[in-house]
Amino acid sequence: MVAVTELTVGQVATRSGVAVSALHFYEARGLIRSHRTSGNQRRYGRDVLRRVAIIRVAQEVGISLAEIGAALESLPEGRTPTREDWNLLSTNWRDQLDQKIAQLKKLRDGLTDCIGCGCMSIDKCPLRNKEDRLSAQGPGARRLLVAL
Amino acid sequence: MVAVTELTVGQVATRSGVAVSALHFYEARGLIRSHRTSGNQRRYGRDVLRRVAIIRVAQEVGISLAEIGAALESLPEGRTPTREDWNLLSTNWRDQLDQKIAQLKKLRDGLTDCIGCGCMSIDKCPLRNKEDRLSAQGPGARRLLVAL
DNA sequence: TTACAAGCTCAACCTAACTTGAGGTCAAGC
DNA sequence: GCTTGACCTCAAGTTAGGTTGAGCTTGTAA
Repeated sequence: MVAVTELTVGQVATRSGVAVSALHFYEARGLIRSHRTSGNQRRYGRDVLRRVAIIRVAQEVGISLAEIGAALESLPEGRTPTREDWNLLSTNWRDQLDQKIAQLKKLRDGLTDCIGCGCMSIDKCPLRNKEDRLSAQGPGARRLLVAL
Repeated sequence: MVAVTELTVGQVATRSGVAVSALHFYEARGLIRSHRTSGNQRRYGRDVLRRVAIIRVAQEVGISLAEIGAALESLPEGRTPTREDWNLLSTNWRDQLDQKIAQLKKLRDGLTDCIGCGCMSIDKCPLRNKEDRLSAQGPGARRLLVAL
């Protein structure tokens, strides 16, 4: 039934592999939440573990805390996320994740292609040509990496 | 506007979409190289465009400049990279890129799975369980994200 | 031959994402 | 009730990855 085993910040740190100071930091940024005991100590619901897991994995692939926070905002404040809540978050991120995956593959396969083409022929390298094509779109324009 | 072969720092900036200051920075870090004119101005070979392209894409997916620099070190100093040179770089990165791709898919599909499982059953969530499993491997152990 | 955009160096500054440290509190075992 | 380790807050420090600005030089088009 109940026995909502609440976790201390130290327990969350141990189980998630994230430093206590980082958890404080995430909380200050609004990425995770806690309530306090009468003695002012933090207590976390178990769903914080999933949140932290998502935060770390997303960070590892180059997503900023700000973006992660924005995505996590779709999760509810006062209750355990439901199927619909996660559904929304997943949907919000899907495109971005797909783009990242595509980018990684381009990088990996682009390098492979460079082997194929020998990278001797500057004008034929898929990587470099995209660059030049973009430069033609206007000076100073920041390259849209996703377009690579 | 003369020789097509050599590029000024401004030209590289325009074509790559990277700021001049960033190019200076990359050069200071040894990620790209240039030689100087008699007037002490930088001139770049055209292969710098490919290097910069790789640097930016790699960064975008969360690879640090230090790692990128290490990978680029396999490229030759004094000549245009050959097929074998790129082959080596690609090989060096292949595993890392594959891991990143796998990680992104896990994140994307993990969220999808969470929808499937409703994320109501804490003990069955693939994301969270991995966390706990890792925590069992020892206190304070940094989570190996790749293992997710 | 001069105007001025583009380049150069070097130091200072900036944001993100944390960590460290000082100084003080809380709680569980002996 | 005392000790000890886990917590608390807040400020300052750190690393990565650049940007900005000052002061000076180069190079090119009118």
